[in-house]
Amino acid sequence: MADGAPARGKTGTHRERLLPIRVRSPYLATMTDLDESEAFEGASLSSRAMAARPAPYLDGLNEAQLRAVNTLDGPVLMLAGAGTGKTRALTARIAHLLMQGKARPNEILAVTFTNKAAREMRERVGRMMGEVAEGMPWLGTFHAICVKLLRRHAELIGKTQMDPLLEGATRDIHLKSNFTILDTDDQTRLLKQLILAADMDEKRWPARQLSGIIDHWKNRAWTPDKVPEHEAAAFDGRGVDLYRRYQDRLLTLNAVDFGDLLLHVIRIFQEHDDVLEQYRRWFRYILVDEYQDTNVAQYLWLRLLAGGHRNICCVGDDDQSIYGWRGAEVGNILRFEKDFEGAEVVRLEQNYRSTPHILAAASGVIASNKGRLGKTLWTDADEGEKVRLIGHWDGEEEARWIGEEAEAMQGGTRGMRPFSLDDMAILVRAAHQMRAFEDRFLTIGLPYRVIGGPRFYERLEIRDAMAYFRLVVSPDDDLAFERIVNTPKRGLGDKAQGTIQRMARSNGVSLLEGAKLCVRTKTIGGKGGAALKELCDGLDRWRAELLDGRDHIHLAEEILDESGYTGFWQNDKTPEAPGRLENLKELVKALEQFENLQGFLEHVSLIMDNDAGAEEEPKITLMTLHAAKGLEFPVVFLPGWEDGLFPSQRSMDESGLKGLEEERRLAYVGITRAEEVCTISFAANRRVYGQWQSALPSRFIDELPQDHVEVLTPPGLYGGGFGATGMAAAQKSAMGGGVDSDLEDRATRADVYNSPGWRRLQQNATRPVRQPTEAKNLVIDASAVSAFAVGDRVFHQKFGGGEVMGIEGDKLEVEFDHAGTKKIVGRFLLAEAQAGDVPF
DNA sequence: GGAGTGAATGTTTTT
DNA sequence: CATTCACTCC
Repeated sequence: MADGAPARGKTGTHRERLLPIRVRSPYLATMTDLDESEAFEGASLSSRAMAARPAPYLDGLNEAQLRAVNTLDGPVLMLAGAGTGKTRALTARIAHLLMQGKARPNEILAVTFTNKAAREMRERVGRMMGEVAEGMPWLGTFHAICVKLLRRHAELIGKTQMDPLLEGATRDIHLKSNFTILDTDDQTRLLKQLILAADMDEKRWPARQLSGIIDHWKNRAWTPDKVPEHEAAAFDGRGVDLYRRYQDRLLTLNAVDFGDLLLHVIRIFQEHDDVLEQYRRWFRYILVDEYQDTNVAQYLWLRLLAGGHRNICCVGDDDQSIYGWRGAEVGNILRFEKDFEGAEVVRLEQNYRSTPHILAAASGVIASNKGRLGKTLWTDADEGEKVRLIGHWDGEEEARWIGEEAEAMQGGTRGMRPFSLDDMAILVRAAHQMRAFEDRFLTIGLPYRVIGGPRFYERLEIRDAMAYFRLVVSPDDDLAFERIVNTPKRGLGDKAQGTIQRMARSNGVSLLEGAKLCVRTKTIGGKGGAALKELCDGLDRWRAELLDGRDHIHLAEEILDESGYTGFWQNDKTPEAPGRLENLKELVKALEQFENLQGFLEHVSLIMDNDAGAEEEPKITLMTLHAAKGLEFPVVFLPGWEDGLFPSQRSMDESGLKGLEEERRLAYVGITRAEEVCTISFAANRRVYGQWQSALPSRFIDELPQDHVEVLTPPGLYGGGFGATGMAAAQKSAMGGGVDSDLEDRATRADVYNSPGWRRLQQNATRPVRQPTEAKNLVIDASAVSAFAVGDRVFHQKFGGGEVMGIEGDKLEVEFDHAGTKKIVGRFLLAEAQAGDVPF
């Protein structure tokens, strides 16, 4: 649509109507909604409105941001460095599009990668524009949007195949719009069946691996016939064959996996011009967040949709592309200007997050990467602390130091302002590095929270419960049936399940129907048969209630109780059981936000995040660098900067220079998370797989510009373990060697980690005398101390039940039933009775 | 079906 | 080292 669409005679009151009203009715897009006649009306309206009133959402934007917001038509690449206010610009852009009348809320396609990002954007648009955001049905993740599209056009996906029942006959199989979405777990189980059916050794050729390969292919938008020669040999030469069978199987099951959501839609667009045209016209403006993370399939999808008007605005930062290993193509963002000729490139370079020292350090590191689009971050902020660098003798000491530093920083130390634990984060390269910190924090009683780990909806108990719900909602969901027939244990082992399978197959019915037949014909008798009958009856009963429109929350509780699933966990004595029951309660609570079970399942299949409720007490955050992308903290600790660990050896082995560069971007992401204080550390020795290994400081440390770095002295060096030489060597090594001596060395940096300083440190090193780690900063919780006596049974969130063996100050020595003996601060323990009866 | 044994295997993770 | 998983044996 042209910029200067003629202003037709509508008055300002219409504008007020335009936005709020459309919003009210949650926009459930149907074909008839794709009607363009009204669009011009919108345009004329708001151009008038615009003229009448300046746009408050533009206030406070800097010049670059304004340009990104104002360039509405044509392709725009917003290169947004870390902390440069990209979300703000993106939100303002949406507001601008709406206010300018360029598009109605439902004509803007805004894509993100995660639900969290989508939610945040929706909230921010909402804050800016009132309720309009709710009227933006096409703001969501790639996958969520594709589900919507695919539900409408599912029937366009399908094929003609041999009829398995009628020899020589064929039949058409199509996807139906009520398809189920498989998650990785379902996917793997399915593949496992196929692998076994293909008579392959499931051990040598694990389903997980195949699932990875297929994923990889789908990321590249390779359907079975498009997998290139050189890749087709994968998985014992049968990868492609299995891939094809897998797709067939999915179709029969009326199911799709995550990759299919994208691929099917792409295929529909490619094969049905009319459909594509419709959407090209409908989505007048396209916005894409985190464009550097797009894979080939997502790229194709975007190109198809943007192909007409080319009103596409991609936002991203090539320096923060850290998901190459999962199919993201940095090339997409690097190539943007070629793909969309005449694209306006806007660089957001003013950083509102970090101090100059932190930015300089980050820039210094990332500068070593080749083929960047190039940005120079700058800030108005005060100088602040230099990036702090500290080397430790070993990983435990590193954890100890960070724990103590974090405690000290709460009260203000080294001339810095005090920080709350909530303001601090420890960002590690690999999840297993977190354990050293957890152990340490548990013993000193430093409250921490771990971000990441298995997501709520991926947990065993949640998936089981969901399978019950799925089966009640769609009785022919065979995968759900398989999951729960024998969960809780009903005495229906492999044999019984095989009988059900055969019964179902020979009658051409679902597994559940097959099971009913088995019960009716007494094919499965005895105890198992009785249990199976009970299950089938239960499912029928619940389904009847569902169709009666019974309150879904009660229904869910009933399902879980009557199926014996709740009881199963109540009887379970493992330490995880209470937590699992807790999770089930959470699950039922989550249902409240939905109108019915169906709606809930639809959402959950795509929404995998777990936003735990508000936290009571300040805690230091522990997470991986990957999980930290997009977040910021006043205080950031970056431990484990050792070659091999970070950059990870594996990354470099597998992807060479590309891998190294991605690791470097990860380092960049890590440093730029810090607002005020950034502390990088490394350890000379670390336990790796039980073996002590010594490592060299990360090569990234040598890339830090030394003017912006302050080297701290490791505590271990005080006590006299080192002589003066040792100290100097340690400092030198902390800088990665050769800081003050050979400048040439800095030029030929490939070698720095063989630095003489480091060598010397290693040779001279004797184990340093430890600083007494008495609880100088600990808050002693008297009530906790007095709450337990030797011999008491106690319960710990992580270690489960145990018995108190001894008490030292606020720490208790506890012999755990399953986790051995540990020293634990009293406040982390519950009397076992308290923890034991978590009612459902 | 469950406990117990032994061998294998140790990145990053969203949808 | 420590966790996971497949498998065996009651």
